[in-house]
Amino acid sequence: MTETIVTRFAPSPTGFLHIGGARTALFNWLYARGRGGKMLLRIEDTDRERSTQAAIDAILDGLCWLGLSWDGDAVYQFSRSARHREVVEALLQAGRAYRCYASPEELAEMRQKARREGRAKLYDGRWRDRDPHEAPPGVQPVIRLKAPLTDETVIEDQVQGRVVWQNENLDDLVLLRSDGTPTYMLAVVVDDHDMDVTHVIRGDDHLTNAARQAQIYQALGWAVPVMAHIPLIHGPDGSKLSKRHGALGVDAYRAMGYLPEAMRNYLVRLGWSHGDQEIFSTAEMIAAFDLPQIGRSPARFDFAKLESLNAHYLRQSADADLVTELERVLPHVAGGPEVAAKLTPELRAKLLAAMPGLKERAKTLVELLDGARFILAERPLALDDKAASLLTGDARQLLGDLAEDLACVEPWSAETTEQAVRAFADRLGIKLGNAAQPLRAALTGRTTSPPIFDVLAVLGKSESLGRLRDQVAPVTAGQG
RNA sequence: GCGCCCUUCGUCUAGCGGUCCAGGACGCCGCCCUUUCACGGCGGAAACACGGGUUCGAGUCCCGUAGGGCGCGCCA
Repeated sequence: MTETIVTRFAPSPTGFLHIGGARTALFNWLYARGRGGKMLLRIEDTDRERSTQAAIDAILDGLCWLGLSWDGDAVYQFSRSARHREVVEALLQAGRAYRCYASPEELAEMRQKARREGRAKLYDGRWRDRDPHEAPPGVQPVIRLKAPLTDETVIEDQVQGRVVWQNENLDDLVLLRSDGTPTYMLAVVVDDHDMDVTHVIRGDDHLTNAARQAQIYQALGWAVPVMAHIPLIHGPDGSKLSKRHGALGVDAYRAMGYLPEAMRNYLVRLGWSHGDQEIFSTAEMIAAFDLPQIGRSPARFDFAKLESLNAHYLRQSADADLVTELERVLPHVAGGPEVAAKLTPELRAKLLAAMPGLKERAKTLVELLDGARFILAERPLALDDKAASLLTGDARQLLGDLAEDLACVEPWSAETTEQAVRAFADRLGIKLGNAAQPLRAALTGRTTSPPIFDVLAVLGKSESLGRLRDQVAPVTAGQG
């Protein structure tokens, strides 16, 4: 019987679920799901000042949107502080921890001195072996780990390889603050242990923490879980990811019109690869994902590639699903709510009918919505600049004649209207494009759109003829 | 300052000592398709950070240098 794989995602609720956190969650999820294991969720809310319910909600929402489900109830770290204290007490009893009464001033002094002397260790261990009777009166001590002074601490990391620290460079970290609350370093170790976590997959900003945590495990006599520290995501310029670069909450990506499957595909390929494969269904990525194939260097965030992936999944989506998806994002995108308000069943049907031509031209749901504007627009249509300049007097004249031909078309479809327009162009001896472009301008208000005969079909006969006649130049009296 | 990590086309990456005058994808450029814009097809420009080793042979192993990142809290 092999041990069940247990991973966990452990965000601190001090902000939204950003792109790096989303990828960490994805990796944990994939690793567990691919091995019949579990992914747990732990909210690291021990920082009472900065943790908020809004952030918790945003993180949970973000995970749900991305389709990353966790097993069991979320564990709130703060609620476990009694257990954390209990562990520290045991450490104290066992002589693996001690009370330290150093004041903030002393600590600052020590750090300054260490730096000056080029030493890595900042705390000098002055209370490590000191008689507690010498404790200054009225001072609440912190409790520090009695870390090993010699030898080395080693992490066999699944991504970073074997990483070694000399213990002389690691100082005695604080386990319990003077107010009796546990520190993150202690809480993580105790919780991961109590939750039976077998694999810790997290950002490599925690790599140094891993060494200190390993020392805590060691003092407790607990087995260290398998570690995998994945490189951070950087901005396009290689520096830290800033808001301008995409360090946004996943809700922002939803608002920009990205599909969760595209996000997952983009994120999984950021720092991980499987030969030359670029496109992964969820099942495929679950099957293929593993730790050793994760690269060790940070990847830069690239909107262009995300967009192209999104365009791929947009094209691949079923038309009806896209209409549904469009309705779902409407409340979240600019100009969306107004559209949602006037979306009648009739318009919805037109949207569905136009979807094959629409989805091929959009990279995001926002662009998809924009492409669909001509369906939602009301007569008389507003023309954009290019469309307006296309509709010269001659063109309007031509549209009038063409409208007459089209009025006779029955039944009304892409095929029959195409026949009519082609015949019209032939009769006038003009190229099809010379009829099609003014038609497009009149029907959509733009110079680009899905195939014009599809537009005609989607709009229907009366709406199409109405829009055409709106643009026909009125006969001006007294001319000539 | 100290510790740790990283370095293949602009970007994501393949490559696990010879099959690499370095492959794929996005982006870019050109051509084809075409009623527009897309999609699609075809083609092109574009990279092993630098310097030393090891080896018959190095993108692949070792050591330096340079550059970048992360960490160094009674934050997480």
